[in-house]
Amino acid sequence: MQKWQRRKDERPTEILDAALELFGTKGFVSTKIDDIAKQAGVSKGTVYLYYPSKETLFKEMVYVLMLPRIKEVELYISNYQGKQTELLILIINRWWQTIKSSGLTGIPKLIISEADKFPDLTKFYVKEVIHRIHTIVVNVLNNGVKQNEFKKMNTALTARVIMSSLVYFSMWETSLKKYDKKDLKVEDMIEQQIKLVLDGIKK
Amino acid sequence: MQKWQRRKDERPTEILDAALELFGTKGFVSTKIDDIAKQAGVSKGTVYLYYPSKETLFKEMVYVLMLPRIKEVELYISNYQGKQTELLILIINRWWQTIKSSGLTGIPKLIISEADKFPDLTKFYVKEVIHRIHTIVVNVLNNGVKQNEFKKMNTALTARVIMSSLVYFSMWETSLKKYDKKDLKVEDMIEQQIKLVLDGIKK
Amino acid sequence: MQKWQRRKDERPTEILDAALELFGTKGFVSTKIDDIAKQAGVSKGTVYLYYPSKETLFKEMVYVLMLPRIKEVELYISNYQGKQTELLILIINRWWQTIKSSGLTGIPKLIISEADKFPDLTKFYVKEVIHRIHTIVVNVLNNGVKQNEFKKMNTALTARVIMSSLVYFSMWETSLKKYDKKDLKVEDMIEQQIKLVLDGIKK
Amino acid sequence: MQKWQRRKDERPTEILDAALELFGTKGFVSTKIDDIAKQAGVSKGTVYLYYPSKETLFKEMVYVLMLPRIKEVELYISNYQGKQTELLILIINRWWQTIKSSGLTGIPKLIISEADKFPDLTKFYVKEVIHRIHTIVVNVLNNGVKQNEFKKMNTALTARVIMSSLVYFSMWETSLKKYDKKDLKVEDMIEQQIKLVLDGIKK
DNA sequence: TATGAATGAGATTTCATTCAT
DNA sequence: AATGAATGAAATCTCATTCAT
Repeated sequence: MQKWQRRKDERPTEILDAALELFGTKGFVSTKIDDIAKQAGVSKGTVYLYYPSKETLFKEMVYVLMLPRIKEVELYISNYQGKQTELLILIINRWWQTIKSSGLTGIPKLIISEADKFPDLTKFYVKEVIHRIHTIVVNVLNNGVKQNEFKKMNTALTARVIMSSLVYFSMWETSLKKYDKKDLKVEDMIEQQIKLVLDGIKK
Repeated sequence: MQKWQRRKDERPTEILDAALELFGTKGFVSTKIDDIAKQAGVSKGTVYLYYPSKETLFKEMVYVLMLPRIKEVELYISNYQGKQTELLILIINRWWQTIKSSGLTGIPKLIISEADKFPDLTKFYVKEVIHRIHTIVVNVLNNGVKQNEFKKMNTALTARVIMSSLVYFSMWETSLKKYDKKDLKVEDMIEQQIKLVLDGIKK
Repeated sequence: MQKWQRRKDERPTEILDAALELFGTKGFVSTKIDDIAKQAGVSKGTVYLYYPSKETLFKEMVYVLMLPRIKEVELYISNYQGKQTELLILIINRWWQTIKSSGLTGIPKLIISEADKFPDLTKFYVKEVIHRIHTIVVNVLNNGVKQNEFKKMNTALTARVIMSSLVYFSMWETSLKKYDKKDLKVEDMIEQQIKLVLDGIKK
Repeated sequence: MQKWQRRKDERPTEILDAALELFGTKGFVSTKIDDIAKQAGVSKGTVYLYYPSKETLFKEMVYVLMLPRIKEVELYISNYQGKQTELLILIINRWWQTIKSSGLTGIPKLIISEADKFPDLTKFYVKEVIHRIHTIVVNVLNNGVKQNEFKKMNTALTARVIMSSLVYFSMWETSLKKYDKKDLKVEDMIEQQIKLVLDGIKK
């Protein structure tokens, strides 16, 4: 019966995943390194072997897990040919699926909660996550206006409004859902939002 | 006697106000009882004279400060006579003004951040804040449909979508604004959202 | 039966004394804050109430305890009238008595051991302790030469040599005595050193 | 087989040298096994292959490195024919050169700092280093008295006084020099001390 | 024999809460 | 009623030592 195994390569990801789950539900301060270690199946010391401090671990978690997701979505839509209306629907749905399936629904809540404790991280998030998605949406809206699918509008503000609901839904899913109406589904709210928005902007 | 009833003295309110300011900006764990005491101009011991624990203080703060705001809005619209379109605009704007002017923009972030640490509080918030506003909005939408101002729609989901943006904007204001584009204004985003929504639901 | 007493004024000195005893025997790293607290009859938290960190406590201990002793000796000899030979004997004996009676024999060892960990403190010690005593001794030697009591000599180096033995004796007393010949006495070694030195420098 | 005997391999010596350098500058607790391993060009595990614990390594270091130095000096003077005055000068200078050139100036500081943590080691040091040098010096002094070079005196105490300065100088070199007057040199202080002592004891 | 990943006991520090004054 | 000194539980982080590879 071995006391432990040598798993140099797998450890970082395992620890990051454990961190995501716990930070995501309990927040930065309430999550204890011991909990993360237990969740990852290692000892406290091992966490420190890979990440020099709790703060570093937190930041790395966001950096390492968010960026690939953004790129995924960017890639997914980059070759799109067709109506912007369809594309907008695609983007919104795709975003939610990506975030949900990779367990990242807790991240927006974390960033909002800990913004002032991690200014660098928040700047990163605003620039590399929020602004990049924003750009994607603005482009779609602009193209739609050009191609006569959408009315003229302030596309920057419209993009913000569209995204605001999506982000809220992901926070609601993580924090409030269990205290709210059990049968409410993010997917339904998203569908309704798409309808509303398209009705509002379509020509 | 409900526990969120005001006491006669001035002290409790002063402490609550201090708590609102500090919890609202730094979150529950990072706010120290000592900070609140200093901010309220009293000593640490005095805080404990009025609130038996930090958790209680936190809960009371939400109870005592949120309820009157809801009632304010409910009262404000109760005697309304006129178009539902106008009323919807009024409600949305009024809500933001009320929250902003009473320094409560930080509350949604707090609730979302600390939901699992304060299940009772979250239940209270969902029931007495979210659902009550939701009801208000749903009524307006239903009346609008009845009076032929609005299209037929799933008013419950639509109300959720409308509110989601509003709540997100208040979190953005508290946490992300300073790391985001400086010239973005919540008021403009709200205005754009109203336009979008009305374009989407108007007949 | 009281759990504790309020002793705001006495605490700092009590903690400093406990720190002196423990740091002096076990060194900086091996002395635990818990030990100091126990020795001072308070809890760990109380130590932190008065000194914000272990390092600060250590530095304060040296600052607060050494300076008055230097001043004591300076004062003691300032009004001296008479032979420099006698004065030199007085100074040497007085220094040892002062250091011994105030429990400060451990300080030189501490400074030597921890010099690189506390550069500021070491600079302070070199400047305000070593150099001040050095100046005192050099003055006496110079006066002695002037008054024809002593031979011409390099008084700066001679002062260093005289002091070196004294400092070593105090380290020997703290660290080695108990492992060395039990009947050896610092006082005897000092006496012998005075004889030797005076024989060496007297005309 | 005494435990401080050299092993045949090169490794133990390399580790010991690394230990000497690091313990000598940073002290026992602040020196990490990892640092020693890195300095010796091996891995942490390898250190434990040769020395069962940090404490053992520390002790062995002193045992293995000090003894040959003492023997060197003993040998050096054993065949001496001539004036004891010259011999005393020789011994003092030789001691300093030996210690300095083999990087052992840090040892006295270490012994003094860690005495109570390593009672065995301290006893060894007192017996096999201090007392042996002491004996050498006392013999020279006794011979000098016999041969009418020196006055009658308490040779035991005089030897202590002579050595005390030397030991202090080596601690000063290791710890305080860089915080003290930059142009002071141990060699000059030793020269002055020799002068002083000889003037004091010569007939 | 050699490595360095993994462990866990133990240290410093923080701070909600208590309680002497 | 008010204060703030005192407490001690709990959290982060370190590192000597072990042991799988």
